[in-house]
Amino acid sequence: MNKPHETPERPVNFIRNIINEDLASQKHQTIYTRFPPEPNGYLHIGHAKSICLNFGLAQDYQGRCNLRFDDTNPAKEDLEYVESIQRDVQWLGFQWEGQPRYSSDYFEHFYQSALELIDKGLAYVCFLNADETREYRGNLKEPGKASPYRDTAPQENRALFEKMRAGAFKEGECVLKAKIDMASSFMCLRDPALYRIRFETHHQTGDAWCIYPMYDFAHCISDAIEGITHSLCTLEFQDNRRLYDWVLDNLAAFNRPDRPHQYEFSRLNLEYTVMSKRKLHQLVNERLVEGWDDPRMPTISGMRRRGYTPAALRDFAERIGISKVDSMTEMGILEAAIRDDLNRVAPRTMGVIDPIKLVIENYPNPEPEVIFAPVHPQNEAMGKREIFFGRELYIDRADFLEVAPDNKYQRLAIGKEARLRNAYIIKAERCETDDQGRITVYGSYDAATLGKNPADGRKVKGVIHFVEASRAQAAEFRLYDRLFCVPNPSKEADFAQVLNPNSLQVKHGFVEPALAQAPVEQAYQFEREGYFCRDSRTTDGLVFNRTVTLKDTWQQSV
RNA sequence: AGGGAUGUGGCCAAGUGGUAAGGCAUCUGGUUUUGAUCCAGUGUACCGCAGGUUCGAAUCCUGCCAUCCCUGCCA
Repeated sequence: MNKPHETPERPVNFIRNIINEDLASQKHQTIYTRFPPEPNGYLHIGHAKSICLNFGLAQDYQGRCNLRFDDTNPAKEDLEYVESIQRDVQWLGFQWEGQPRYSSDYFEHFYQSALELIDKGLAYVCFLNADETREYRGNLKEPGKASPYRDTAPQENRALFEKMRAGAFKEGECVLKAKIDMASSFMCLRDPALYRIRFETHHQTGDAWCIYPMYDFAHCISDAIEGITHSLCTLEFQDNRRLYDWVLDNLAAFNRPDRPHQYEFSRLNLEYTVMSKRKLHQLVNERLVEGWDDPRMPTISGMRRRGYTPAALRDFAERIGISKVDSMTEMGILEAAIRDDLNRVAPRTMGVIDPIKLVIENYPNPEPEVIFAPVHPQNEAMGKREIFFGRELYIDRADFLEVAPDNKYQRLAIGKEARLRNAYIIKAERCETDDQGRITVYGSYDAATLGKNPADGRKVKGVIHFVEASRAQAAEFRLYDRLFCVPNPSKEADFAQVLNPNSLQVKHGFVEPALAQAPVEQAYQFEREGYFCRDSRTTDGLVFNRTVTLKDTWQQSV
């Protein structure tokens, strides 16, 4: 038994090493992290990695973690996203400290900080337009040159910046820039913009502001205001760290030894999918998928609808670890995580996805009989369920062949015996195909084999699943596969060209009667087929989404 | 000679001078009324390459190579 505050062993990583050192040296007494999404899209599994990291660290070290919306660009952001993000984080099993924070909560603070830099001669209002600014910046080989506005006196800059705030300038007419180093090898240090003018209604602050801070200015100050100790972000922000440090070092309130520090880890890349928000937006906007929660999407909401569980996603995050290496993670790791969880918790049931009829000609009763089958063969505590067996059954087309191809074939064939899962051993005698191509198999059953092996000692290795026809519930099965047909679609000139045309197959078949009451999102294992859950968007009829197939070592060797 | 990073088995990933953890995948057996699960076993890893320091190097030094990121008034 775990003691109340004992946490499970977690894999070590470089961030934990840093935290351990910071705690040991008393730099910090406790840790404080944050998850800082911009509300401009739905969260995806890459965000889940970051969420598990930030919230997981806070849990393990008994620190705190904020949810903070990085909402400094009203043109791109929307309330729809701030709501979906909160829903997704909580569904993943995490709770932020206090209320959700917003960068926009600190707009006045940012403004005062900008004034402080201006007064110190470290920021100026620049009237170069965007094109000119680009020219003045130089390039990777050549240093930039000073803006003609670079040496404006602080008092004048202060007045100008106040006018910016008051709306005296047009959008794009001027920006506030930091005065750093036009020759720096870090491009982000060549007098970066701190504030731009946008006459845009903000989803939190309305029309209170017409100037909005840039990410690099807002993020570090937000971290410092909240007392964040370890500010974790992805690799592409490594250069920006110099600006993060420059801002905090030059602000009196934040230039202290326990101020936040930024550390970068590599973002998640998953095979056969895309993770960039731009591409995800494109998939949704061009109707290449049903929406953000399409079960083929790598979004949290899509994976949830597909049948992924929070526990599996957390386990996945733990399995892939945290490092600074650019990597491409195989789907197999994700699938192993969801199979592990679902194998443990999913009730077993039978569903026939591509049905053909099987008639048991020697079955004597006109009415089907009831059989009690285990809900989970490895967990008796989950109890028993009622299934039916009778004269007419459905089995899967893939489980029957007129002629067995070889002696390794374990399914049903004419003249061959197989076990019907949870029921009797049967033998196929003959089959008929009608003019519509519908197959009916006729056979017999061995009445002495319910719950036991044949008394004569003959071995029947094959087991196939079935549903009794008169009680069967019609159901739709949505069989999902990878969204793309190449491992790294982002490398393609046009990723839409490599969409997998078979990423969704719809089948109509039958399930056990008890599943008529299946709750939405409840995971089931359709034995021998895979894990499914009832679709949460469908209100009429039974629709099951396939989360993942069972591991199949047989098909691979054929 | 722009700068910032990274290179450990097929894929992730520990390791921070003492002689290469773990997970996923693979393959092989065993159990099994899910060809699942479970159990046991399975890898000669030139630790990017080449030199050097050291009794000893994946770990330290030098040089080289490869890949990723940086020239938004995006984040």
